[in-house]
Amino acid sequence: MARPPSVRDDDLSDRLAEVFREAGYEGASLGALSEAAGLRRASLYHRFPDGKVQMAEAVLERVERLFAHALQPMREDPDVRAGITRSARLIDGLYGGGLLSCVMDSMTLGGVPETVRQRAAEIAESWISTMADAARRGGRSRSAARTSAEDAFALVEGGLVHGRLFGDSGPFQRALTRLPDLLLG
Amino acid sequence: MARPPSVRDDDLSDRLAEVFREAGYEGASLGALSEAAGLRRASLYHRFPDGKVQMAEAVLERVERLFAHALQPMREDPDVRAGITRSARLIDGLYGGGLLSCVMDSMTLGGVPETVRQRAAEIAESWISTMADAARRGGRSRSAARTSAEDAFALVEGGLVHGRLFGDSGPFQRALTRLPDLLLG
DNA sequence: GTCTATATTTGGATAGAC
DNA sequence: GTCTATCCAAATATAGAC
Repeated sequence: MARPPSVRDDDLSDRLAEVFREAGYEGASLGALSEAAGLRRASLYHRFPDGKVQMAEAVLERVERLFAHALQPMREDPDVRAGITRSARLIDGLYGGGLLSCVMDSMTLGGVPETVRQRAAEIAESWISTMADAARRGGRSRSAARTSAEDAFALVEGGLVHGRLFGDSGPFQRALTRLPDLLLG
Repeated sequence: MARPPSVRDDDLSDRLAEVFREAGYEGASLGALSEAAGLRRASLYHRFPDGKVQMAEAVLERVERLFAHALQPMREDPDVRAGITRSARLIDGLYGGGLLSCVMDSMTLGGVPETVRQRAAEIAESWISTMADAARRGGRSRSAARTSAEDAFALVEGGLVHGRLFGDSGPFQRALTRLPDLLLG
């Protein structure tokens, strides 16, 4: 039995995520990742033999799980509107009230490995699909459900851009508050 | 009289802008900038003695001017709704129909020099203010004008994130089409 | 003003001891 | 599993010829 890791996998992913989120993929240097993780560079390579790409993928896997959990009410609550509202609160938590950048934004600029880009796009698509399904269950037409879900995604993501630029989460908060109406019409 | 530059200032800024927009500040390497400019690294340093930071600032100055021009109808047209519609078309052009990233997004991640961050924020603030002024002239209350302008900004920026993620400019296009209604209520 | 050549630093990645 | 030490490549920046 080998020595137990000094940082649990989920904790490690969370710490790395913070760096990738703030700095983007290319801006996230191994030095910064190492410092945030509380591990030396070589130790990071022990945990992630494929290096930075693998760290980014682990981060996105973690984000995917966190999102899946936050979206559970929207997916399962028989009261569609209540489910959307509950998920909105959880999403608010994921983004620190709207002052944290989104990895689907910061990790998808040019120069990012295709596997990483794709992973991020999958998470976004899953989020949008879930919102569209909820809108559909709420009685909207297939096409209206889809477009309103896409627009809601844009409003939330843009709200985060605004939050990063001005340190003001107003637009993000309004987007989440209005989420039920945006989706259900 | 020295030798005339092989690339005009505005052209040069445009070419550099393309790299910064796609790759972000940290991802924009001097090699990529040099290639896009059609100039050797050393020649770039002749034009921008302070290096990459100065290049980024020049790009943002250029973006500021382009935006000022695109927003002119919204600022000046006595028919407020018509002015918003005309500016929306010009903004559409600036973003290549919604498939180009926004420098206010890609150049404001962590690790970006403060002067650059600030410049980007100023452009965004100027854009939002202009939209708020138009909404105000269109008869909305001061606070409703401001929040609708912020929300419109978020919707457009988020539309660009969606465009980059999926190569689908739908949300961006809808945001611009709905811009008059978003601002005027 | 642009170029070739080079200096300097930083970043990603590996080897091997404990 | 984590560490120190090191390698190698890439990136920023400069010197000096044309």
